[in-house]
Amino acid sequence: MKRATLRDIAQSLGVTVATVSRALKNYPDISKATKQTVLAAAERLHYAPHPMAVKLRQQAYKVVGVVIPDIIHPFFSDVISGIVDVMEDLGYHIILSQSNESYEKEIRVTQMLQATGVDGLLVCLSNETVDVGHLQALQEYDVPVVLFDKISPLLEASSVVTNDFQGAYDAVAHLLDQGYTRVAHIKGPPHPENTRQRFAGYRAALAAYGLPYRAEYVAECTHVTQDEGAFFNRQFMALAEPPEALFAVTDSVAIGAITALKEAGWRVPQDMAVIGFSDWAVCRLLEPSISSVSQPGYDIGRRASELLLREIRQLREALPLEHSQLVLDARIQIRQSSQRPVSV
Amino acid sequence: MKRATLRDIAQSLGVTVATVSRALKNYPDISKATKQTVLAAAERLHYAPHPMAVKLRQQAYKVVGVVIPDIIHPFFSDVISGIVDVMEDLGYHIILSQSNESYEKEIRVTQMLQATGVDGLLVCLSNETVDVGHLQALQEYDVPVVLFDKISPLLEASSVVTNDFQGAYDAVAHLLDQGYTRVAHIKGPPHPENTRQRFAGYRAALAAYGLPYRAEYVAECTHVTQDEGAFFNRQFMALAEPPEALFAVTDSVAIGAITALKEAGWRVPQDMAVIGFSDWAVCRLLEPSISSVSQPGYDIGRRASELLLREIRQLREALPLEHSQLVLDARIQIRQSSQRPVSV
DNA sequence: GTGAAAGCGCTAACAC
DNA sequence: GTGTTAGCGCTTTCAC
Repeated sequence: MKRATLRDIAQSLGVTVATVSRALKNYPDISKATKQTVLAAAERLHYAPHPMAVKLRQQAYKVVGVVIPDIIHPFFSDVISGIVDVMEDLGYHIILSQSNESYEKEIRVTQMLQATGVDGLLVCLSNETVDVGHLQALQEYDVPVVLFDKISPLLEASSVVTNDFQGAYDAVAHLLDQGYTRVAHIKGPPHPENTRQRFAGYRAALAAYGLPYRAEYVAECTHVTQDEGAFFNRQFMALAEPPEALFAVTDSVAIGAITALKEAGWRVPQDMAVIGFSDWAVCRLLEPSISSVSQPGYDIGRRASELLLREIRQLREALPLEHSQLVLDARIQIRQSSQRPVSV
Repeated sequence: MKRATLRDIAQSLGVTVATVSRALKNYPDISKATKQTVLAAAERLHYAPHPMAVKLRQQAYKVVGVVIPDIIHPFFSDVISGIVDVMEDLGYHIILSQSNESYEKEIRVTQMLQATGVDGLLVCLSNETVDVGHLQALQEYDVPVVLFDKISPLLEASSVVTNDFQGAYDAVAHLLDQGYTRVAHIKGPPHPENTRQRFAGYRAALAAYGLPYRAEYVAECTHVTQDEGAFFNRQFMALAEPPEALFAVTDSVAIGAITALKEAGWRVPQDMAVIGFSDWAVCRLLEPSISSVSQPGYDIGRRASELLLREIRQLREALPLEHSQLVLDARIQIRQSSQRPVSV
């Protein structure tokens, strides 16, 4: 069936499109009678306004783009859930794109999103991303950008992140509080601010407890996978003086590290205590249950959305843009994998 | 910076918008010289075509809506990943909406998606959905709909599903092959076709092996959660003659059931064998590792996308719409939780 | 090779 | 109360 337009209704009723338009949006001064007939005709013809025409006219689209590295990651599912909840309440929709942790792809998808005419963008940078020119370009076209989780100080924009430094510090302090002194860290790739912060938190905790930083206790992931976690922990286990405890940059790495321990017959936490980061649902289910630092993914999504909507509004009303940097608390979740046995 | 339009470029160059438009899309008969200047001016003014204007003109939008019950579910992450991969290759974007397993919300989001002007819809029905009028409405407006995973025979549309019947049959047959005779089933809610099929596969396998259907060995979930899995399995465990094996409608239910077993000191699989459905990543990680039926989520996303794109094309070219019903194979993944110990 | 003009479907200021 | 008119930004046919 051909889609009905205002004109179709107008012609079938012998009135003008303007009248029809007003009747459908129940303007104050429209007669009860015509309103009725118009409504009836609209119903009969299955009228629905043409979205693009409305959008073009009103210069607002009510769609925001979301760029994340990988949908499969449970943390991002949480974030998206928060974004969707906020956005849908206000009649906004979200367009989802993956960068697959590739800088090239991130540029491509942001440009595509811009081309579809989104009102704003929520972006979690890829691990490869250093330069942010592609996002500055968006801003120049009056498309506001809010960063979350993996952000860059190079972009003047609002952002919402977990307090990675504090989370990491707390995790390592929790280990040190129990008397461990040889604590290793498998860190993430060098660029993302959040893995840097976690590394910084690790070092700060060591320093605060008067312990030396030992380079042989630190390894750097590229892909942040279970395999890398297993690989690097095997290296730690092979050291003349292996670490007694491990802080992993993320849960997948922690899980991999534990796999390596089990394969070698090491017990967790007796032979090595482990704590991860992100607090995936599986942490609770595994044996031993895995201690982790929980990130408020859902809240990050909500807050980032609120900031973006604020900027969209400010832009529309030609107000000066305000940027906010939000840092949400992380909370350590202590479970079996990091609890030192009472009598060792 | 105010967004530049064709007119801005035209005025700054003393030509008409038509010329500029043609120059930018390198039409054959446009002079080398003007093309150069236009391109330069466009660059200088940071020109980008206004998406809505283009869309309005061309009556095509290159955005499809996706409606799923819940993004958090790993299966849907897989599906979305498949959808995004296919769609982005062809320059399409996806708008994501959640129904939260609510019929009301499903109606709301489909209407909102229609209002944003999507070219088509990929829908996984909520557990509550029986009537499909809201989707028929979309079809009447020439917005093609493709169902996946949870579908309805009431809607004349293409669909892509896992072969739930066969997957369930295989899972139960795998248990029966090992000599178990008392096999229970925790089934899903009554409406979704897929949980019906899994139930049917369960019954068919029992029948094929000449075993009676025992109503006390079947329970029905409402929310399909771990808690329900634990709850119903406790009921099974309390029976005078408890089942020796359990086929759970989904992995979360299987995990809950195993939790209940462990709490009561029952061993898995020695005291009760368990097999789930969906093959979440955690199945491999848990102890015992959980047997499950793997659904090709990524492929479901891909195939559904391809079908939708085909219908969008057919619609645009005014060809008759072809619907296809795809049923993709499920594969049982046998792990520890369902393997009968050799000497019992 | 370029301009003029119509129109995609809708809204809104301005008439009367 | 309703009609007229002028666009939103772009594409495309038809002139010249």
